[in-house]
Amino acid sequence: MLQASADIDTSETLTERQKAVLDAALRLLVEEGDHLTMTAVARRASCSKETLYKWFGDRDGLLTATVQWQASKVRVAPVDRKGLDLASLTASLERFASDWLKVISSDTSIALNRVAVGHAGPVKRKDGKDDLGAIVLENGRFALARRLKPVLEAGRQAGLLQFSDAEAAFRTFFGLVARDVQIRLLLGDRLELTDAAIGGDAARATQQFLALHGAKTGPQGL
Amino acid sequence: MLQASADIDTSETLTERQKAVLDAALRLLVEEGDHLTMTAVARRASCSKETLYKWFGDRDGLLTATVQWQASKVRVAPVDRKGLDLASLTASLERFASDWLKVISSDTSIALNRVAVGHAGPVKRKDGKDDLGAIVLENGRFALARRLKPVLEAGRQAGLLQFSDAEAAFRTFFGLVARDVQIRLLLGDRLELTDAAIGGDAARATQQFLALHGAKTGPQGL
DNA sequence: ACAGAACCGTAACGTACGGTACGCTTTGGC
DNA sequence: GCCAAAGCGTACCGTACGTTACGGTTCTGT
Repeated sequence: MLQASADIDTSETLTERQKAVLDAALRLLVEEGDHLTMTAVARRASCSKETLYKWFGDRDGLLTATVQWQASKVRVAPVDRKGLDLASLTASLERFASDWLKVISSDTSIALNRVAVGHAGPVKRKDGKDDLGAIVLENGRFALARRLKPVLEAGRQAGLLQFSDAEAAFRTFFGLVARDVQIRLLLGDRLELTDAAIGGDAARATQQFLALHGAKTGPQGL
Repeated sequence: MLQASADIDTSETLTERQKAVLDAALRLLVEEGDHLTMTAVARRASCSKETLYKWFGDRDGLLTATVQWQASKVRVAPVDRKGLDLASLTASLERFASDWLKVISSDTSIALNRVAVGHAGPVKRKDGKDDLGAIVLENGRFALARRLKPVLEAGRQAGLLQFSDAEAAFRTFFGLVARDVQIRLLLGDRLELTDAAIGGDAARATQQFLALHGAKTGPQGL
């Protein structure tokens, strides 16, 4: 159990073949959940189990590599910070909301979050082994915060937003956008999220956020 | 695999002994997560595995019974619908928020949600077997909605609240209260929630909700 | 008091799966 | 063209655990 963990710098030390294998694992994860077996991955990827072990160390290593691989594919472009007015700020927020809803309702995200949650239990983490929960959190909720906060700050600088704590403001936005969607999906609730519904939710969440933290007409939340 | 499933009417067909066994299973679930083994439950509960199988059918039956047993213990008293003014409505909402935050941050809830999420995957549900995710959802998020909506409706009747769709209003409240807390906890993020912090969050969420849906001074959300 | 049911503790069985070993084929450098 | 490295496919091993079986003990009804 060694080489595959470039730990901090996520990926790109991966062969094309290795990426293909991880894609196979990812597909299998979506189809079968944590039920995923080494033999199944090997068969699906048309590689030998020995190779899997040589590349990823053990089952956990494969899972970790898979999650990181998917994470590395998600990197979205940062928002352009041009002339900021209410319209563009609103558009940006709606964009974030809509993107986030699409992510958390995707099969892949659901599958990944499921395994990560399953592995986050009070199990004895061997050494300081990077656990899946932390990775998912880092590339999900925290990555979103890192990308959104600058926008919020810019909005405040431009006198469009009002808040004392960017983190708190972000969490409010997060709550308004996600609401009960993620937990319901993770618990297996069928929840049809059409593009139209997502667009509507994004707009609603954005309006609510502006109502709470907008500079004009704003009642001071918190 | 048969008798233990009273399916719709949750519990109370349970022996004291059986409740004790389920409590043991519950404790073990909190300690070990889904790693839970039949042998471990039998040993912890000082009963034989044969008895476990006779009572609960199989491992899934035991898990289901455990989740239902815990759910049956949570039943909270409905709020008194006396003279409703802004103060008492605010107090009720804060109470709900605070209770909910306490629930979702409790070890028991986290453990239960973890197993339920783990079992909610694309696994072939045998027959129409009640799955854990549905049970948790039903006794968690949906139970909360059932208890909160009458309060919201009463608030609207009293002219204190303003909304067109009680379900949507509930979900907004839910989002403002829970934000990223549950997913972070499920993913293993250490997140200290002191009573003070919970109280503060409950008050903040309530104020934000009132800002969005309060009748006076209210900017129209949605 | 006694028969039978319920139950405890433990041993035994079967299987699924993580991990390893090995023989054969392909590939890339010389 | 040759050889070693990399990789495929498969067989194999050990173990953990769900499930069943069974002998002994306690409880219950008559």
